[in-house]
Amino acid sequence: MRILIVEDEPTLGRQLKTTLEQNGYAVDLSVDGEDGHFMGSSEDYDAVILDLGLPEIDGLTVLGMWRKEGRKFPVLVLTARDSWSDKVAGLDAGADDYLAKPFQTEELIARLRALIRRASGNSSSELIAGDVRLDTRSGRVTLNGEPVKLTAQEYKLLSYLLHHKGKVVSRTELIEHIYDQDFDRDSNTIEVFVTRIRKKLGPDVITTIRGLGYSLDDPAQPKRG
Amino acid sequence: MRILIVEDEPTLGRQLKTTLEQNGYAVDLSVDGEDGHFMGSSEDYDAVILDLGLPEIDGLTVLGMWRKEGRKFPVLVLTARDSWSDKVAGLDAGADDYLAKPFQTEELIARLRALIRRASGNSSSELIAGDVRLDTRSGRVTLNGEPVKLTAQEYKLLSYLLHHKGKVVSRTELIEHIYDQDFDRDSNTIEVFVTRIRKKLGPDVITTIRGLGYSLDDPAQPKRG
DNA sequence: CCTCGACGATCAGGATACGCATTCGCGGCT
DNA sequence: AGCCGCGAATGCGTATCCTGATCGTCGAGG
Repeated sequence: MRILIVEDEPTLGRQLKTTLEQNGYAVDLSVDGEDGHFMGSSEDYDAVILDLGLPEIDGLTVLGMWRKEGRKFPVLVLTARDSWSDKVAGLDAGADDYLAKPFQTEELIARLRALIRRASGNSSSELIAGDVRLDTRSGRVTLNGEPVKLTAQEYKLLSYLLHHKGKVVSRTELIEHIYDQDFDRDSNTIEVFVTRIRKKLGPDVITTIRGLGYSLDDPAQPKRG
Repeated sequence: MRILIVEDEPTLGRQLKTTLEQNGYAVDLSVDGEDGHFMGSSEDYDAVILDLGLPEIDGLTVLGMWRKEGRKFPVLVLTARDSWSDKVAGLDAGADDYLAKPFQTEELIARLRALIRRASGNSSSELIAGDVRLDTRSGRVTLNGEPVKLTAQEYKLLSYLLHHKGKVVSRTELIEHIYDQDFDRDSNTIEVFVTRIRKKLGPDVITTIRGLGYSLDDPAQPKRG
């Protein structure tokens, strides 16, 4: 899952980035409205954390522009504390959730998780496909109830596929969502990790669609839609 | 476990802080309502001790603001004398327990412990995982019934993990809950203490989740959810 | 049915980051 | 003064990651 943080205060921004990365997200950080808007428009994020109190362009404006451009990623808005009007305005402008500064990092993580979950249409914190279960809260994966040890990258890849169950996901899309901005696109890491996941969870979990990418289907309600 | 004390009277505040620290808590002290409210909103506490008789902003107001903001930590309210009305008002405003001044520090400790225990969903004062037992009342730890001597920090770390059994706890989270406000986040103390605990309790008590943190699982009811 | 090209899977190597153990100096407590 | 726990620094071992090369497979066209 790839996140964009638009936050002008460098200290807070860095800290957030670090925290999120420790929680398994790929994070890009932008320090002003213009750059933030550009990045949100050009890259594909799974969620955006947006500070409203930005210099130059206001956060609300940026949010409005994104929505006008048709960007659909969920946006979590940060506002200075107690500014009730900002909250209303933010939600009006298309924010999906709202958090007042100061906030607790754990709460931010929780809300972010909820946001991404909602965006992918899941209601539980457990993602399930066939015999495979992934709990986003505890970061655990089980196969037929047996715990399976996945490495960080394997987990990210599997998690992304599960969030887009049934959809064909291209290699490029995977790279863009698992790694942050600067990463060599001509690399076969994705294939390598797919192989590894298949070794651990069985060969049928991930289906290859030749020339297009990969797909993860739920045999519970499979062919014949 | 990290505690916030909001108490305007400096002598009592300091004394409480010292006492609690001697009992193994990481303690932040705030001397007025505004600052106290800010700290409770921005940091992650496991419990808060709140004096109602504050200058500037009233304790009840602070409590109300926290609850409105969605802060969930348990709050132990201190009131002057036996003012019944204050008690009622406090509980109404979202306090979890109540203690009239003057009080015995021992009683305060006991109630605090109960509060934290309840908040983490445990009903007993004993935390158990596998062969390890930790009694929060006596501060004793046993391995297969044999008493084990842990140092203060080792105890805090183990206790926090036990309170969050089954969840993956990041290094950051551990630092935030074991130490008080100002502490170097880039430090390897957590790893050091994990090592030391493993030496005393066996290598399998604490599981490492590479890249994410640590986790403590209960082998008593593991496989087959 | 066979061949060939393109794409994907797999393997092995080296680089790296991460966690672990150990050491050491500081400071508080006895 | 001596002991002990704490936390910083250091070096080591290894899981994990990425790269590049090779092998396998699918599918189209002859």
